[in-house]
Order: sequence, then structure tokens, then C-alpha cells
Amino acid sequence: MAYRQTDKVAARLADTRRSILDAARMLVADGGFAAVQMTEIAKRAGVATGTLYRYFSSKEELCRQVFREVSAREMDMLATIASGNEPARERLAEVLRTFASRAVRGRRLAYVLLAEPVDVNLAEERAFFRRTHAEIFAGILEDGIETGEFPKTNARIAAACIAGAIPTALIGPLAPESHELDSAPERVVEEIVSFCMAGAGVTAPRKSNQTKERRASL
Amino acid sequence: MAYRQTDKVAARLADTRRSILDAARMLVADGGFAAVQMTEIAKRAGVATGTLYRYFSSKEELCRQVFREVSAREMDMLATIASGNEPARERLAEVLRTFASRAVRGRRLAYVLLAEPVDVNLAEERAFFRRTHAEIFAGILEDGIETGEFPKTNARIAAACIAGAIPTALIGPLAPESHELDSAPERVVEEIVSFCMAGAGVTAPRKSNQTKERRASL
Amino acid sequence: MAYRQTDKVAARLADTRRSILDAARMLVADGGFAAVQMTEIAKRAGVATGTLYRYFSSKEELCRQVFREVSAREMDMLATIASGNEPARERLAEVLRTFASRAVRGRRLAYVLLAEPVDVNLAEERAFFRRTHAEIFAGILEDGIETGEFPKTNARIAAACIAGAIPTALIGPLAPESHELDSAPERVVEEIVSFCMAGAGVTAPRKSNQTKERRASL
Amino acid sequence: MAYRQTDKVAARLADTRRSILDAARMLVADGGFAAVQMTEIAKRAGVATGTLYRYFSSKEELCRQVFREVSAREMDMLATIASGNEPARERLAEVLRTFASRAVRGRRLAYVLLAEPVDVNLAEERAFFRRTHAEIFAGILEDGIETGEFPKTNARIAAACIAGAIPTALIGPLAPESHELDSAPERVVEEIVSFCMAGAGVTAPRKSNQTKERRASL
DNA sequence: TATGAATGAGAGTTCATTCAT
DNA sequence: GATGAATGAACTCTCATTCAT
Repeated sequence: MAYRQTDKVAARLADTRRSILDAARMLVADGGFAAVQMTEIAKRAGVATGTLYRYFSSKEELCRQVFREVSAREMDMLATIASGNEPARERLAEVLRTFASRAVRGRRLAYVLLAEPVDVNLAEERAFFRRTHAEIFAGILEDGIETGEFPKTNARIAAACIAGAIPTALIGPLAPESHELDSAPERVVEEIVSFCMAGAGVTAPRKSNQTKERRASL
Repeated sequence: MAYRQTDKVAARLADTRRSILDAARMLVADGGFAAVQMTEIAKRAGVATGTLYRYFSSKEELCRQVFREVSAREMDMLATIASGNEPARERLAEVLRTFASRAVRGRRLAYVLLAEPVDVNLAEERAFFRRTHAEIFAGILEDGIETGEFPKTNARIAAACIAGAIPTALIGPLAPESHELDSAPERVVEEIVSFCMAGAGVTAPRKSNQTKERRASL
Repeated sequence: MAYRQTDKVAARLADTRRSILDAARMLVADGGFAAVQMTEIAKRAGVATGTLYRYFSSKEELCRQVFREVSAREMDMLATIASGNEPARERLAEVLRTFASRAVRGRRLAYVLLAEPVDVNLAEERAFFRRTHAEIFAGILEDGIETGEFPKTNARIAAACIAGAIPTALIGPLAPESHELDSAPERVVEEIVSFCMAGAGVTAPRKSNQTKERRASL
Repeated sequence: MAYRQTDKVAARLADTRRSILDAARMLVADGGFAAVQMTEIAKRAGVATGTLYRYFSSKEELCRQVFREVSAREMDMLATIASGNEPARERLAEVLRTFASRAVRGRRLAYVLLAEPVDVNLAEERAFFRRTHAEIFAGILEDGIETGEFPKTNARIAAACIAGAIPTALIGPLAPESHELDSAPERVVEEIVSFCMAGAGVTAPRKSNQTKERRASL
């Protein structure tokens, strides 16, 4: 009885925590970290502002957690593909396609994760995210160089180029006309993938069927 | 009569204006536009806060001016190279080298110009800058495609990839270890240039002598 | 559960709101709307400045509310008398006495309501107040003209004269020596009523008992 | 020679002083004392802001001087009429007409003089003005009471009523429709004069020719 | 434990006044 | 004596954080 009760309580606590993080993530997706206000998070989560501080010691802490959660999902997805058994060339293409197509859907959130924020507090989190991100790319490149699939280049730098090229090509006014992105996102994604793979010294393989099936909501 | 030495006075005014813009630019370079405070600008410029408002009608106006100044310098420099008579391949390499090597020095500022801002007020300025920026790259690519130097690709998307790849590869924790950048920036720059040119379907030409001579302080 | 004693909480909120409005009204009475400062209101109300903004969206809104409250009380009181069944002559006398005797107590506040403000924001409120005010007088005058109690004159203009004469005669240095007002306010009020009624073409009736009983704090 | 030079200098000083006072008066007429800014006065007067402080020790001092000048003109005009040899009844009518018709032209300035300002600094000046003003009316009333022309009343209070009735009837939204004032100001003035004289216990005499000729710009 | 009203430091901006020229 | 750029205290308003209930 007591045990179940505790269980229930713990579940409720976890639910509240979830609500808060979800509310915060939605706000971040809408207006970036700079636009997030504690009052607004509380309102959306259906709790009082004071309650936020029972779950997170500060706004900074809450924002970091949001960042961590969102970026972890992305990194896991890419890491899974990267650790596969396919040839490096195919893994690279798949990773690039996944990265790019997911960024297309959740452009705002992708920007928040990838573009430098004004919040200095999140720099650390972002550093970790970007580093991991680049390491995934670099890992595949190194594999390919080792097996001779790719020409010998500085894998770290090429990885960084890729990590920058993709979101920039997709986000903001630099990107192709928005309607192009909205009407034929796959074509844009393929162009970007081609550019990056060419940059790494290989040609892009045909698109596999797997890619399509991955859930694409960021 | 008072103020007879109009020249002297005008010079002093121009100096003050310069001080303010310089102070603001330094703060922007340190923490981005969002972190800029009028009080702090005034303190660094060695003037009172009220003085700022004699030169700029609002914080927004001052920030826009800073943005415009910094971005204009960059755009002019790249546009000059782009409009040269050399083959597209050489112009592209030169533009990339200039862009990259300048960004290496003023990394923080380069980011501020290129990455998406939280400041809605500056969106207009940035949009113009990014568009112009990408158009410079795209123009060279199109030239090269027309002359047959480059394979046929979507110049706009490739341009966007380049515009993203370079600063990302240079800025922040994604970048190669800082000491690598600081000790041998040229090697890093060359790797990036290689990547981007390969992405566009050509190989990078040897570095010309011109590049080195351009002032590289952002 | 928290805040179960909703009544108590609501009462406290209402109290705070009251404190703020009271503090603001006192400051307005002291120095007019132009002299009101949010910091000072907060200090007098015993709250933080931020609290003011939980109750009123801006200084303007708060000032409007103060104006509305004070003027509504006055208008209601006069309107009630004006809508009575007594002969026009008696209603006019009663209205004048009420107006005058109330203005004697809250001289400064009466001025603020009636004299033209510098605050543009309040112009709307004041316009409504003055119009309503004058219409009450004009209504009685028109009634009296119709029944033949009063000679035929321009009721609107006479009403405006009355609305101006009374506070001016009572407020500020133009008024009879203050000690006269303080020691025998009723005599002064009667003289003013006589003047105004004579202006409208009738003689003042004897003072009824009702008048005395109306609460006279503005 | 030296004498003439000094003379010239003194004249120039006087001119500057005049320009400043004129500029200030214009601004006061436009927006009241609260809207006056030193910078703006200087600009209109064609001098530097610093120069203002060579002629007036502070903004307050300058405003007082403006107030004094404007009010002196009005008081002199009324005092001259009041000190004439005509019967009290005629002098009262003339004074009222002059006061009212001048106030019609310079409504804004009339308000500034008569309605209580928010500036506490000017209270003293206004007190003097209003007192003198009322004394002029009261003097005529007392004359008339003495000669038996007017019924016995409290002259001071009646004077105060008059002083309040006239501007209020003319200024602001309480006043008859503006177009009425603009199209037929004389009719409105006559109604007001009638009201005030009736309030004092006499009937208004026909309008004399003199009144018309007085310059009516406040 | 949850509440949400209250807090108050700090933001951008204004303007009467000063003082080097 | 005149100039006008510079001053900085004071204004209104915001929002992360706290704490009595």
C-alpha cells in the first residue's frame, strides 16, 4: 500500500517534470532560448511559477536540461546510423540525409541547437553537442579513409564543414526560397548531401529506403 | 566667437561617434548583440549614457549601425574579389580564403554576423548581409558552370553550404583544437577551402600571393 | 492544498489594489497627475514597483483608473439628485450645494478633475467627466426653462459657467481666505449657490436638510 | 563712442532676452508649461541652450518670467477698465467682455494662466495673478454695492465665481461646441456676461463700442 | 508540496544643467 | 559672452526569483 502510494507520487512528480520540460521545449522551438520566460513556461505546463523551482534550481538549469534532451535525441539517432555495418560511404550519406531532413522539419529548433545562442549559460551544452555531432561525422570519415573509400583529408575539419553547411543551407534567408523548401524538401536535401559528400571526396549513393522511415519530427 | 575651429570640433564629434561604435562593436564581439547594454557601451566609450542618444536615436539604431559597418566591410572585400577577371575557380578559391582567414581572426564577430540572431530588430540587416554574401558565392559558381569550369549543380544551395561551412568550421568548439587554429591557421583554412571547392566539384588551386596581403582583422 | 482560503486571498488582493489606488489618489491630490511617479506610489502603498504592474498595465492605466473612480463618485451623486422629482429650482440648489460642499473638502482633487490637465492621456477621461458634469447642470436648467421656473437662457453655457464658477471660487488662492473657508464653509457655499442661481435667473431656496447628510469627503 | 558701444551691447542683450521669452511664451501657448523644454526654447530663440542660463538662472525662473509677463498684460488691461469713471455696472460688463473675448482667442494661454498647473513652481505666480484678477472684479462689485447699483452680496466670492465661470465656459470640452465658439464667439461671450452679471444681481448693459476695439490677441 | 503574489535590481531612455572651447 | 556637446540622475517598465500561505 505504502509502496504503491509512493509509486503513484513518484509518477506524478515525473509527470510534472515532463510537463515543464515539454512546455519549455515548445517555447524554445517557438522563439529560441532568449524568448523563454519562466512565467510562460509555468502557464503552459499548468503549474505555478514557484513549482518550477522545485524541479529545477534556476532558469539556466531548466534550459540546459531542455537543450540536453533535444540534442540527445538527435545525437542518438545519428550515432546509431554511424555505428552500423554498412560501408562508410553509405553511412555518411544516411547520416547526412537524416540530419538534413530532420532539420528541415524542425528548422527553428535546429537553429537553436546549432546556431550560437546569445545565452552564455548554454555554451557548455552546445559545445558538447557540436563536438559529439562533429565526432560522429569525423568517425565515419576516418573509417572511410582507413578503408580507402575516401581520399585522405583532415576528417575533423571536413566534419566541421559538414556540420555547418547543412543547417546554414536550410535555415534562414540564406536558404533557397522557402517555397522550394516546403514544396520539394527532398530535392534540396539531396543537393546538400551531394555537396557535402563531394567535399569529402566521394559521390553520393542513391537514396536508400531506410531514410524515409525515420520519424522526422525534431 | 565660439567654435570657430569647426574642423577640430567636427573631428572630436567624429571621434566620439567612432568611440561609441567601437565600444559597441567590441561588446558585440564579446557577447553578441543580445548581451549589449547601453550603460556598458557608454562606460567603454568613455561617455555618459545620455551621450549615446545624441549620436543614435535608440539602442536598436546603434546596433544596426554596428552591424552595417562590420558587414559592409566584409561584403565589399568579397565583392571586389568576385568581380575580378580571373577564372571562376581562382576567384572562388580567393574568396573562400579571404572569407575564412578573416573569420579566423574575428571569430566571435563572424559568428554574430552569420548565425541567426535572437534580436528581431536586426533580422532585416542580417537578411541583407546573408543574401548578399550568398549571392557573391553563387555568382562565381554560376560563372564557373557557364564556362564549364564547374560541373552543373544548384549554385544557390552550394553557396549556402559554403557560407555555413566556413564559419562553423572555424568558430566554437566544433572547430579543431584552438591551438591548431592559432598556431597554423593557414593549414586549417586550406583544408576548408579544399572541402568547399571539392563540394562545388573542382580542386583548389595553389594559394596565390595576393590573399596573404589583405588585412585580416575583422 | 494551497490557497484554499480563496476568500482571504481575494480580499488581500483587493486590499492591495485599494492601497495602490489610494496611494495614487493621494499623490494626485497633492501634486496633480503630472507629479505622480510609480516609485512613489509603490512606496506609499507599501509594495514594490513591480507589484503595481500586476494590477495595472501601465502608469497611464493606473491614472485613468484613479480618475474614473474619483469622478464616478461625483457624477453619480449629482446625477441622483438631478433625476429627482422636486422642482428644477430645488434640484439645482441641491446639486450646487452638494457639488460645492464636496469640493470644499477635496479642493486639490476637485481641481485635478475639473481643470484642464497637461496629461494628454487623461484628456479622454476628463472630457467625459466634464461633459457629463455639464449635462447634469444643463438638464436641470432645461427642465426649469420648460416648466417656466427659469427664464429662457442658453442652458449649456450657463451650465458651463456654473461648472467653472464653483471650483474656482473654492480652490486655490482666488478663494476667500482659507480660514474663512475652514471656519464657515457653509456660508461660503451659500454665497456661491446664490451667485450661480442668480446667474441662471432664479433665487436660491432655503437649504434643505438633505444636503447636510451627504458624505462630503471627495 | 564707448557709451554708444555699451548701448548697442545692452540693446543686443535685451533683444536676446526678448527672443528667449518670446520663444518660451510660444511654446507655453502650444503645449502648456509642462511641455516646455529648454532645448526647444533655445532652438526657437536662435541661441544655444547654455545661453538661456546667462539670462535666467533656471527653467523655473524663465517660466515664472513668462507667466509674469503674460499675466501682467491681462491684468493691466482689466485694471485700466476697472479704474474708469463709468458706472460700476458698465465697467463690470466691459471688464467681463474684455476678459471673455480675449480668452476666446488665446484659449490655450488663458488656460495656462487660469487653470492650476502641475508645476508647483509657478503656484506663487498664479496665486498673485488670480488674486489680482479677482480683486479687480471685486473692486468693481464693491463700488457698485456702495453706490446702490448692485444688491449687497459678498463681493469677493462673487468675483471668484466670475473668475472661474468665464474661462471654464470657454475652454475645453465643457465649452459649447467649438464651431459655435469659432463661428459666433460674440454670442457666446454675451451669454457668459449675462450669466455673470445676473449672478452679481444686475442686468448686462448693451455692448459699448469700446470693447470691440481692444486688441484681442492674448 | 504547490501556489502565485510580491519582489527589486536593472534595463532603455529623457532632459535640465554644466563647462571646455 | 556665446556655444552646444556632454552629463547623469531619474523616469517607466520587466522578469527571474522568493516565500507566506
